[in-house]
Amino acid sequence: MPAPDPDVRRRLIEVAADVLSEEGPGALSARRLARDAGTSTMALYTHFGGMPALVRAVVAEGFARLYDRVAEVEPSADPLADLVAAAVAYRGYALADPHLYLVMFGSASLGEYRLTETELEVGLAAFGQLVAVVERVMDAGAIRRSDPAAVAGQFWAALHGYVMIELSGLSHVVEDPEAQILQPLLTNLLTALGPPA
Amino acid sequence: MPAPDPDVRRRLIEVAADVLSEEGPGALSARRLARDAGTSTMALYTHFGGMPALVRAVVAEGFARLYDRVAEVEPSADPLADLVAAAVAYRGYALADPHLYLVMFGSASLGEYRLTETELEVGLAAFGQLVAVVERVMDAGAIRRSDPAAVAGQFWAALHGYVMIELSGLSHVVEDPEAQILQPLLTNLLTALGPPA
DNA sequence: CGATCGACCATAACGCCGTTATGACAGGAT
DNA sequence: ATCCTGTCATAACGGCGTTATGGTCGATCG
Repeated sequence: MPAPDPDVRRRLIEVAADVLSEEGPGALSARRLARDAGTSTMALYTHFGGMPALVRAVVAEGFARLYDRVAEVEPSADPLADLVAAAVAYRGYALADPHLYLVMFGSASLGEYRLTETELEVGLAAFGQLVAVVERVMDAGAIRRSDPAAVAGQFWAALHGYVMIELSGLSHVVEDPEAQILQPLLTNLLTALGPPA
Repeated sequence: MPAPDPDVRRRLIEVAADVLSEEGPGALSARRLARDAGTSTMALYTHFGGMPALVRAVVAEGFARLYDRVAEVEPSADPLADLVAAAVAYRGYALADPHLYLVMFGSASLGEYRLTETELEVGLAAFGQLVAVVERVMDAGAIRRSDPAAVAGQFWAALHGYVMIELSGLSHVVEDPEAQILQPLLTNLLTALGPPA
């Protein structure tokens, strides 16, 4: 084989993530990626099989980055503070790379649909972190014990929903969305989930 | 003018919404729409100016339909029940036309970005309904009095976030997402927002 | 009432796109 | 030394959004 260049696959994913971040999904094209990665469009087909598959790989990469970003918050003595910190990190990631974030959740709409098993796995790994944090909060007694996945799902839905609305520019229904919507939303959730008294 | 056919604009929007609903965004193309609407691609440019503008019109149409759908829930004697009914109607709309719903919120990612003033207005009109319901719930004393827009924003974020996760297929982290995530999420929000007791 | 004008849209072309066919080329296996 | 196989470059195909051009009418006005 001709120097199989095992990095070509990796390079294509990273170039795609960069182009997506900086110029948006409209700039994603096979020819552009091949040029920027210093190869030809055929490499894209030998390594991925087509453009949609590459986008899926980029989505998986995005979830991996989200995972890393959220994993950066070190567990402290106060699990509840950790939960809030994780939420802040999550929002920070989405705002830092909105195009990628939107494609991650909109790929169901963009490509053809439905995440494959592989992407679901990566996404679920990221979600698993949240479940773990929730479990620790329960262990600490800051919220009542119940199905951690269900509780984590509620937090995720609230967080994701807020972030999407903020990214869409629709959050300007209020002056300070973060203070008037996100913060009370999480606080209210924590209050209702809190110990009986 | 040659029978200005004032319906061409309307027909293009409706055909686009239909194609989007039934075959997804990948099937949206100027040539396809022109063919289905019984005209040529030029009509698209005289009426909209280009493909992105047409997509924006479809997004506005989607928000209008969402508005109508949610407006169908008649105010009853129990505003709190009305709020829940509105949430059910909202989810129903999103699940009934997932492609359109995803484009509505993902158009920031699809086209080039940012909703224009016009779409924001339509979106905000839909949001206004929710604010009104929240105000009536406050009047009834079922939740504490505070900024209705901020409270409505929290509900919207929670609802939208849940719906997005459900549409992405990511909600299968639990067996029955609606019962384990959406329902408790709204209930918890209502509980925390409820009167001091 | 007929000439004129201008909005509407059909046709055809341009440069892009994703994708495919084809083939050159470079090792590993034989 | 031979073939075989995975890798990638070149070039082509159909379809895309968009634009240029021109024909065709309804409205307007002398």
